[in-house]
Amino acid sequence: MDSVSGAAVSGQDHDREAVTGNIRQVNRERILQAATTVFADAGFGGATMLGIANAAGLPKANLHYYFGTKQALYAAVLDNILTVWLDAADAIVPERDPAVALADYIRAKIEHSRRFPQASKVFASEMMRGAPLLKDFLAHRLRDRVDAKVAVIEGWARQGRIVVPNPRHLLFQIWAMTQTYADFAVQIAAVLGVETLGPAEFAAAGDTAVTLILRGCGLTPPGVPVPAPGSRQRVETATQN
Amino acid sequence: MDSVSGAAVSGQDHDREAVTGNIRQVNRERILQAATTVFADAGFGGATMLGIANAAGLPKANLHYYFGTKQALYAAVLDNILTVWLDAADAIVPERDPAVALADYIRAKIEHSRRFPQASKVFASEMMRGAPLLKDFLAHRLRDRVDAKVAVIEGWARQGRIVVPNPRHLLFQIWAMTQTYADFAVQIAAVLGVETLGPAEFAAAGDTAVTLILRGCGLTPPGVPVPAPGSRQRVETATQN
DNA sequence: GTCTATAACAAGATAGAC
DNA sequence: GTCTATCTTGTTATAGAC
Repeated sequence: MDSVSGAAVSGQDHDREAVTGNIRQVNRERILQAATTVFADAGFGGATMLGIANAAGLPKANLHYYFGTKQALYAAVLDNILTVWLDAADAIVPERDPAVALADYIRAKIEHSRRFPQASKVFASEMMRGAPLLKDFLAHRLRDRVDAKVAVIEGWARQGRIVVPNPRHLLFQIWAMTQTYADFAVQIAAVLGVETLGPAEFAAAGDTAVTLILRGCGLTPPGVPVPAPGSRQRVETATQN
Repeated sequence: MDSVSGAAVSGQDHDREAVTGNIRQVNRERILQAATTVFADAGFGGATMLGIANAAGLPKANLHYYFGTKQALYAAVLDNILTVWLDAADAIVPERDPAVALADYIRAKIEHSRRFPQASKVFASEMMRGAPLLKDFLAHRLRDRVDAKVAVIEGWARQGRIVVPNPRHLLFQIWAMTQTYADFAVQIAAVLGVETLGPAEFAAAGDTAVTLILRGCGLTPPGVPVPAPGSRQRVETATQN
């Protein structure tokens, strides 16, 4: 059982009863989608089944028919999210060039924040609650994965290909730098004076994060040589945002 | 009127009626303290007046007597938090050395996450809701302050004392890197395999953030020279966390 | 499988005794 | 100023007609 708190998430056995199974899956998907948005904006406690039902365009009772309880629905939403959460780190493997690997990882995480901001918010919200439903995921599945990636980074360091004060905190801080563009989008948009964050803002965010982290690890960002401090130098990018 | 959504926050007129005024202030403070914790853990929607009352050790009706509505209490909590939020950036002034200024700023933000994690969580929670009560603060007070600090950083850049891709995003990412140790403390503790984040973890966090950002801005962290990539080099710090 | 109607309970808010 | 008792509303969850 790989799912959060034992909630059934399957979607496996839909061969016989194709029509019914399809309706099931379509409705489940609609509900999960709506629930993700509502939980993202209101948190677990602030979300209501009625609100989710309205967002999904279905009567409230259907949610209970498909998911039983509010908590089970929430667990299903979390489960949906976790898979994606881990996958971006695939970029970090020993045989790749550290600069390329880290840049790819950061850009993938930023892209994830751009495409699925709700997922990021639900995850963040669960962390701030104390992660009652994810304690296990964090302490085992995520922890093991981090250990593996830390081993890769330490390997690079031993070979003198990277210099990093603390690989684990490097990862924590990359997560933070990238997820902030989903979780704190309102704040960033307001400070930048734009209505919502668009491609330009995400590009600037990615460039900045990649540059900071690569230089921070003693690597040279592609096309951005590090000048000796003291040499005359303007702010680098053309965009104001 | 500088407060959020017009909620009275004062605490000014407590000279006559010293005793009564003192009780008022003490009780208000107890309630605000308890409310901060509960809002931090449950968000606005998930928090209940009864929960806050229990945490404060007072009957529920007293909260309404002092603050009127749940929203007004929430607004008062936010107001409390904002002042502190802005102050750390005092470190960033033109006449200081960029490396020292940024290092101080980062360490102050990390220290804030360590000492007031609840405040950080309430703020984060409000951002994820879409910041209905802080839209104005973000678009004006915070934005102006960011513009001022960006001007300082651009000044440094013009003098060739720092090299930064995008000063605004630099600030966003410093916020993220530092606040993550409050908002995502559960996650980080779980991955590190510790019960809660202690002084050792916060020290490692600060060292990593300062090193990454200073190097990222073409500056040399104190006592941590940047070796040429390619030279043999081990992971720098002694601690595993 | 779907959805209306309703039961059971928790929440915000207040009246009024102390 | 304080707090018990209560009003009212909104919420989760389910029973039972379709």
